[in-house]
Amino acid sequence: MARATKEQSEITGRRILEVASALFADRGYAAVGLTEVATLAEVTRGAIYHHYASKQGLFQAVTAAAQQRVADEVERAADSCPDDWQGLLAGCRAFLSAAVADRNRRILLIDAPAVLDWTTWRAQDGAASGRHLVEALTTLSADGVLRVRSIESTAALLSGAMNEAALHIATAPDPGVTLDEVVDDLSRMLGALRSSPVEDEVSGSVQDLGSGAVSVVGGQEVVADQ
Amino acid sequence: MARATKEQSEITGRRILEVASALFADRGYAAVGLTEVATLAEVTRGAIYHHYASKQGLFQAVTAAAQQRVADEVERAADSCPDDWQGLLAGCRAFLSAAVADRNRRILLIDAPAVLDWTTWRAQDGAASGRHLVEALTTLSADGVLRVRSIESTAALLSGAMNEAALHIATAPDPGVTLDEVVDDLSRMLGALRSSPVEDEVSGSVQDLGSGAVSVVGGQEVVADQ
DNA sequence: TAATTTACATACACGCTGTATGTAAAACGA
DNA sequence: TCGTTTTACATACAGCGTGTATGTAAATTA
Repeated sequence: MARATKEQSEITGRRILEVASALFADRGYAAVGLTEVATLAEVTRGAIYHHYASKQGLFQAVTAAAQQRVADEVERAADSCPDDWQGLLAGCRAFLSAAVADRNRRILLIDAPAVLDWTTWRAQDGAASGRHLVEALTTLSADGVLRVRSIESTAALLSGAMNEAALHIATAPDPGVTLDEVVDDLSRMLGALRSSPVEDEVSGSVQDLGSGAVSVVGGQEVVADQ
Repeated sequence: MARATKEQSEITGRRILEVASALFADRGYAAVGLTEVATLAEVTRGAIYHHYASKQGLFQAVTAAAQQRVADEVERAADSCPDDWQGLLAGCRAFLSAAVADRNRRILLIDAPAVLDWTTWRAQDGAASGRHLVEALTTLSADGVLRVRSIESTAALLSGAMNEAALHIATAPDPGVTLDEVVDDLSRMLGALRSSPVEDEVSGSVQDLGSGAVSVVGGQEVVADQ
């Protein structure tokens, strides 16, 4: 059989990864066998084991790619904001939006913590979106805008809150939890961490978040109409 | 071989469940085979499949038991509080404390969402600890103490926040995230959801929980007596 | 007490992961 | 350019784990 060149090999590797990503996202890690991945990628299982060390290794590459996609969107959203505080809020909204996406949801929020061991998963998360959150909280804390007991614990709380919320947004029965509702309630909670409310920022951040109804940034004074 | 009576059969079922619970909690669902469960329970795999429909069915029974344990502790803590707001905070602390326990952590926080399908898992969670959270938020909202956009989204945010925080508390490198830090930061966030500080309701923690600006030390002292 | 159900044990079929081996062409050095 | 080495897979095989079918003796029931 004709052997492929280096570039073709790389293409094969990506094709395997994309096929696996789609299958894992659709039916979960355990329910997908490598034979199915191989056939859909038009290779044999031998090719998979040539490009990736194991099924876990393939999955880890899949999660890394998904993490990167989410992190890119978060960074893009945060960077387009004038100040750090709005950047944090925009980043949270971007994370929610990206995590809800079909290609990322099951992989990142459900399977990854169970398949990958804790240290591996934490390292990947820290290298991607988690790092942004910690950095944002750190600078805000250093600037005196944020007042928290522990940045690490706050980051964990926020990260977990958004993860779980993303799942509820995605698999909502009929009109269940919506993204706007979550962003609204999350903004209220974040507002509590501000050392002092800044009035004039409120108006600008409302349209910035685009949450449709009402957003709460400076304090918790705004009430949401249905 | 001598066949067992009904009572002995029930005992056998519980022994299988306890052995499986310990193994799943220690090494995770995927890494534990039913042969090991059988040998440690001093039965054969046939006995397991007689008492439980499948490996998933056994795991579901394990998760239900763990959920029950956690829910019991949460209810006990919440009921021993004078008012509903403190009950919420105490319940959150109790949940964190129970979720960190070795017997519950991996089962409830890592494996269950991946092994059980979403509807099954949500139904079990709603029947146990999740229900308490929603009920607490509902009554607080009805009494005007709580001001949120959506109770469901808030419950999801809080639940996810505590889940992730519990993992960070449990697997913390050296002096990592501690329970007190998490409870403190969580209390700050929850403080933002109070519609307005009620003077006569909470004696000591009037100004601290009402606005997110000021420190939360007073509010934490109420809950964190440990 | 005879019939039936129960509470397991035993044996087997099947799928999936991982590994060892084979192979032909690409990459590489002289 | 030519021989050697490495690469990029395909093929074949071993082992484990779930699930299921079957057997069996005692407990339960009529």
